[in-house]
Amino acid sequence: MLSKKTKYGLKALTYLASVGTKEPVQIAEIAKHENISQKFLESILLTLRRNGFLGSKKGKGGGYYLIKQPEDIQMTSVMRVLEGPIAMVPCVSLNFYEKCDDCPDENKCSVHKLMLQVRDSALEVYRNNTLADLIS
Amino acid sequence: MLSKKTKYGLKALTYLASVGTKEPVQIAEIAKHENISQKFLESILLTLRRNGFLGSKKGKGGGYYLIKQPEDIQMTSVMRVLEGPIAMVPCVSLNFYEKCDDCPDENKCSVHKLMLQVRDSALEVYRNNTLADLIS
DNA sequence: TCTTTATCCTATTAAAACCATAGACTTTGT
DNA sequence: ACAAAGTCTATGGTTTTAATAGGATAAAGA
Repeated sequence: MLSKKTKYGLKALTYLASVGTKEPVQIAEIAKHENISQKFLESILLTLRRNGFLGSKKGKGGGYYLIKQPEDIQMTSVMRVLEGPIAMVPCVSLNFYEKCDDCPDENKCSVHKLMLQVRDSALEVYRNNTLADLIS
Repeated sequence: MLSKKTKYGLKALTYLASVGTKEPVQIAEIAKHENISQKFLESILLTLRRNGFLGSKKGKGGGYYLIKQPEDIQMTSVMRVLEGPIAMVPCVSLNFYEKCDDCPDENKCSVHKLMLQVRDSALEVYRNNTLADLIS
């Protein structure tokens, strides 16, 4: 299941991209428009900022804004930051690889074989979608 | 993340397919061979039996065995039974559809749009793989 | 019939992850 | 100075996951 964190994060990014302004947008506005708990959204926007997707401005007239062009924001990087590994199993993860405790030989493992295909297919989707593609 | 339940279930199915016998295989043997907690595996095999993948025999010489040919067991059905919905979000699920509380219009939702593609790509992988394909 | 072997079933628990809220702080603009 | 907004930490509640405990049931064989 997709976490609420990722879901809300994606919606917030989309909203910021759709307003298309350089002006900061306040958390409250995003939360209201997308029906998201404001406090929770707060922490999500914070991690998006820390990971280089958003900029922020404090104080009156402050808020969050996109740092890059929507066309330059790939879903692969957004998903990795918000949701974590794209692979369903650490032993097929490109960025978060871990060996399985059980499983003496990955190459003979049926789960490995299947999940490798699933990862590749998901990766293809995420690579083919930028933030700009999500705005219809 | 793939749950251990699914992982173990897949491994157990693969093992049963690979021994390729009609003779029942005992839980203990599967558990030992695949490094799985026996008690946990017990409950997994039980749900696999209840969902028509396995047959069982009680008492001495008992155990579990595949009911169908490995070629006839699609990963779509295995995944749905063990892991649940294939979609990452209920609003794009074929078999477990649910409307989102937030989100007034699915067709305009960026998350919906993206996750629809992810679902389709995963589905294609699962449809193209039977249990037989996982045995190398 | 009795014993052994193995599945069947329910309940419970321990740990982890997830979602959300509270509240104090810091910064900024006026 | 003051109000508006992001920053940060901590905490609590709920749900899910993984595993365990303990017995009930059924089959096979002596």
